[in-house]
Amino acid sequence: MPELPEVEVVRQGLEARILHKQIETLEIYTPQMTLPNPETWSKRLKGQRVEALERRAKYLILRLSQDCLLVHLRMTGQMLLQETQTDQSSEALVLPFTYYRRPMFDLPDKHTHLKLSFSGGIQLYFRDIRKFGRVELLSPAELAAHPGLLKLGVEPLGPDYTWSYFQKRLKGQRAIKAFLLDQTQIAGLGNIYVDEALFAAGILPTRATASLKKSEAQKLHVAIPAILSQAIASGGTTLKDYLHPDGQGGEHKEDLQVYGRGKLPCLRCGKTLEKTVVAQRGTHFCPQCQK
DNA sequence: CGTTGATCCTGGGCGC
DNA sequence: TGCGCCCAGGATCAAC
Repeated sequence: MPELPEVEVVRQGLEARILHKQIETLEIYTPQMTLPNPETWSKRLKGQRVEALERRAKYLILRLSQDCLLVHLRMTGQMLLQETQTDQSSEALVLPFTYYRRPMFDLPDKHTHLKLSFSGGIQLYFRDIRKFGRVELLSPAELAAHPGLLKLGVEPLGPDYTWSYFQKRLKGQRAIKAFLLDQTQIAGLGNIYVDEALFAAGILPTRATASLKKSEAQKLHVAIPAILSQAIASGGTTLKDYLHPDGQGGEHKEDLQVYGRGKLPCLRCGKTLEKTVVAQRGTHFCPQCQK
């Protein structure tokens, strides 16, 4: 499930390949996932160049010459690149995105919903098995007024993520896990990194926000960006579906301390990890290391 | 305001 | 071998 680190790795991967490229053609396979008015997309998008690739929380933003593409990958969304290169003998050579790993599927397949063809022989595919994701075509003004973006809280890797901001919002009695999942407070955390951050800070997911001691809250405040940065550096967490634009998986699964490790021994103390449900989400924790 | 549950959707794992 | 059932969870919305 792509969270902030995974979306950031996708952003970087796309930036390296399609920045300044021009959209030549496009193909929409699943109109309900390309909003609004997919019938207008071709006319509107052709000829526009990619001016910048940005990320806000779990949203990916492609800034084009005139418009913006706002992408949310939700659970199983992927942005995959394929490149057609021409060699000396001018023979077209398709470099499959699966070049780096065992080929699992061809593009486009039945889960592919959008194809953008760029200058330079590069194709970008939006693929999403469960169809929770979305690609929206918006004017810059519409993007600025997008309700999903407007609601977001601070970027945990940005300058506004201060101790003061964090501390002020830890009022009330709801579970700290629910608070961390709330995108209007801190934007970009999902189920994996919430569990990891709470383990790193030694805090049980069910603790009420207002019950955290200052030292605990400070530890959590520091642990969040540390864990996100570490996950970006290792290419994000690939459990099943998440892939880089070039088809590689991320390596951060090897670094996870608690997520997906229910009933396995804690890597810090050796006690058996537990799995419960908190804030409607599968929740992994160490009953000894977390208080 | 906060919480809960339903909704969207498919593949994989499980029990029988 | 296959069927039915349940689970995974990001965001949104309705109900209380």
